[in-house]
Parts: sequence; C-alpha cells; structure tokens
Amino acid sequence: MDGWPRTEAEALAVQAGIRERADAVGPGPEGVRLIAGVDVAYQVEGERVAAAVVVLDAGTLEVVEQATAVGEAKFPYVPGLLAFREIPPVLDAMAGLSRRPDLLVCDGYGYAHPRRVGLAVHLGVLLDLPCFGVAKSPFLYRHGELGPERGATAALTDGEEVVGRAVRTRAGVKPVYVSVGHRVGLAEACAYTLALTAGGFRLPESTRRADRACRDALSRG
DNA sequence: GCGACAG
DNA sequence: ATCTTGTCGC
Repeated sequence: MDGWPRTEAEALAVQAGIRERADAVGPGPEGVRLIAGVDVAYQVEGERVAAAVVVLDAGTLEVVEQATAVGEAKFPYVPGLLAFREIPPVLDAMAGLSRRPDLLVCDGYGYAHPRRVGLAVHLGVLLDLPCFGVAKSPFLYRHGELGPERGATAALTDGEEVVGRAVRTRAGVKPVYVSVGHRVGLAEACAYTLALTAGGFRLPESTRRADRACRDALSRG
C-alpha cells in the first residue's frame, strides 16, 4: 500500500474522490454465482490485523474458496474513516483469490455514511465490483418500527434522505442495517441479505464465514 | 466546545 | 473491534 493516507485530512480528500467514482446504484449485476463475504479482525493491544474474504456459491451458500491476509494496521479507527483501516488488509486477502467474485458483502456501511462513502462504497469502487454493506448497529441513523417477522423492513434515514434499510433477518431479533455500496441497488442488496440469512442467523452467511476466518488467521499467524 | 460515533 | 464462562432458552 504505497500512497495510502496517513492523516485524516488526506483520508477526507481520498473519500471525496471515491464518492465521485461511485456508481449510481443501478439495477445491479446479472447472473451472480459467487458472493464474497469480507471481514477484518484486530488484536487487542498491537497493530496486528487479519482480513478474510470467503467466497460462497450464491445458490447453495457453500464455501467455494477463501483467502486471508495478516499485517499491521495502517490507519487508526476513526468513525467515518473505517475504510482506511480495513481496506489494506482486505486488498491483500483479495489478491489471494483465484477467482473474481460477482458480488461483495461488507461488514459495515456503504452509502449510510456522513459523506456517503462508507466501507462498501470505497471497496466496491477500488475493486470495481458490485458491493453493499450490512451493519449491526444504526450508527448515526434512524428508522421507524418494523414488524417482528423475518423479512420486515423500514427505511434508514439521515434527516429526509433514505440512506439504507433496516432489515429483520430473523423473527423477533434486532434487525441488520443494509446500505448500498457500488453497482447494486438497495432493494437488491436487501434481497441478497435475506437470501444469505436463510439459514436462520441474524448475520449473512458470508460475513459469518469471513468473521471466523479472519479471527482464526489472526490467532494463528 | 463536548460528546457520540460502522468496525 | 477487543477483554470473556457459563448459562438461559428454543
């Protein structure tokens, strides 16, 4: 990672450029066969980080391939600048894949971001791959009530603007927060989220697998 | 200015 | 994110 930002000011400038390159949420990719989950784990004290990309068969949700990478964190955690901390190790892991996924699912936000350049937008643009994010908390945003059944949704808003959707992936359990990243529409991202949680867990199978993989990689290597 | 704040 | 065992519940 050569010209990676080192200061917040540099990161903000990079974000502005990424936002300009972000694809205006079109209809999305056709014939998606490979869906990849992305996640990063950190070590308590040190700078060590581990990233994992796990590729699933879109039809069966079985793991097709996975790659991990361990290294040193190159940016601190700053709300709104999470991408600068997570992307370097993720790109390293991506380089280890033999096949290019058709769609990426990130653990965090995309468009639902103070400047509309969350992790899923940033990663999608850099790799030029369809990408969206699924977060576990609403961050700065709000949403109305949604039914208790699996599949219920409510708009996630920032003032008047809809930035994503709260999606109940499991009956009676706290919803997940889906937002668009790059080259995928919100409705489609939500549909993929439900398909990826058909197994009964709150989080997408893709991020569950990636979460486990990067933790293992961190504890071993 | 102060606190809150995806992971 | 991470520090953390057992435990209550379907």
